[in-house]
Amino acid sequence: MNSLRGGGEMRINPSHAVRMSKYFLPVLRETPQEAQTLSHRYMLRAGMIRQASAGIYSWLPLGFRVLKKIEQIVREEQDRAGAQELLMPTIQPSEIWKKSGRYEDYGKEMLRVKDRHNREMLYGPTNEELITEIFGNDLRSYRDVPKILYHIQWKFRDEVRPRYGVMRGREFYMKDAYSFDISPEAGRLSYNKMFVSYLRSFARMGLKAIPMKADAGPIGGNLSHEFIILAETGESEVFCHSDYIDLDALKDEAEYDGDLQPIIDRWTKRYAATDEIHDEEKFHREVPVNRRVCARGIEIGHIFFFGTKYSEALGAIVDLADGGEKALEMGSYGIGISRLVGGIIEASHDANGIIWPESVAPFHVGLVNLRQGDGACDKVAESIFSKVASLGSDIIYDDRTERAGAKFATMDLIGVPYQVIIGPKVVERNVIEVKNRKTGKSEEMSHDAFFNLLKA
RNA sequence: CGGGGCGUGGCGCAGUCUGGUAGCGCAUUCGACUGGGGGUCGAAAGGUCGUAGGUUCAAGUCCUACCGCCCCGACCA
Repeated sequence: MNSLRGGGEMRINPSHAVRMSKYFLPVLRETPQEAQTLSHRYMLRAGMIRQASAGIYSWLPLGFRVLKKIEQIVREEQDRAGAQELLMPTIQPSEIWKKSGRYEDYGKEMLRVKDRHNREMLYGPTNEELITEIFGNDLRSYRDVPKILYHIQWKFRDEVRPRYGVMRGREFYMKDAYSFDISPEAGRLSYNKMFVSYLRSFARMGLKAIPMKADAGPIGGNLSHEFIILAETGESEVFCHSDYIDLDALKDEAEYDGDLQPIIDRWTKRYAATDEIHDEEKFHREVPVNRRVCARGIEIGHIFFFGTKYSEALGAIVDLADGGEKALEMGSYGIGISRLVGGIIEASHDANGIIWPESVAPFHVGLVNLRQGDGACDKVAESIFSKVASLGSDIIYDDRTERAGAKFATMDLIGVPYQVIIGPKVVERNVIEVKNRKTGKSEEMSHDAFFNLLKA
């Protein structure tokens, strides 16, 4: 339940225990007319985000907590795979983009600005140029590679038509990693590390992400996979073997220094493709009728190996042992962090609201005091509140003087995995009632039994 | 960027066709009753009707221009 404890220094809010009466949680009973997509509606109603402009959002406390939890999982799994975190700016100079040729190619999607000296700048839509320049400037030897660097930063693409709330905003939060290797073969090893890291990251978020062969697109290159989660509201059509639905990415501990190819093979041997490169004939040939999955999917990650396109243009060239020199072989690996918040909701909800997987839930426990102001109930609720907080679990305490129905509706909407319900009936018998948001089932237990559950 | 739709208290909407004192539900504030799934009654506060210009004795309503937002398509993490 609290497996994510220990984010340690990256914590943004040291207090994981909040009182709803004091918390900024502007929930909406009705759906704002601007939102059509389910996750967008729930995010607005649950007080997670507010729109500033088309495709640009403010993240309110509840939404911000989820965003940071997802970010932290991605960070831990990138680090585990041996990638190193750095931070590049949002605003970039135009020069490096002119060198790669993408200043023209990117077109109107690139937000261009001029500074006071009339210099052409841009709000970064991605970072291949910048990272390649950084790397190329300071590394000169084949001994300096392999390396994988990543950062987690806001980006901006001036989409013609932003939609689906945070799933396709103009401003979005993204993890992108870049690998540098001496040869295509070595690059493949880096690619595999990121591949496995992605499987683990998404699995930890409670998602069944399926790697699908993808078109590398304008970014160039030939080795590429998209990671797709299935959801009715998905933006593209996908086709795969049903075996993928049952694969468990966390089953085997990844040995990043060892051979990852068997894991990759296991995850790529069956048919899986997005509509862009879907081959109906091959699909029918390789997948039995009863195992064919045709569904809609949301892309939450994309990995590419593209070789020397940017290293040549921007001079990321190193000396070789034999005296020659070589442009580095590169790959880039993205995860849409802000998009994932919407994506997880699309994959996990019911008619009452969001159902957060425990690992990304803004709070693990929602404490509901049905009789706020009643001495006995208040006393029990307060003691549970402070005890849960001291155990390190995130808890939100609904201490408002609302009616039972309103409190349940709010907890269901914001999707807290466990609701602890305190009322006169249970207080009298010195037990508590714990409701599981996902199953809807509730059971009575002693206080200690519940605390032990949290410690487990 | 092509096609469609919508802008009226915080949110959801009516009123626009047919011009004549800006309304309803929810939320908010106060009081009372209530108290395990968004309860009831009473009182109160809150609106330049997206913006600008025009027609008219009179514009939320008619005309023109602009801005913003949403949906379908093309495009994308």
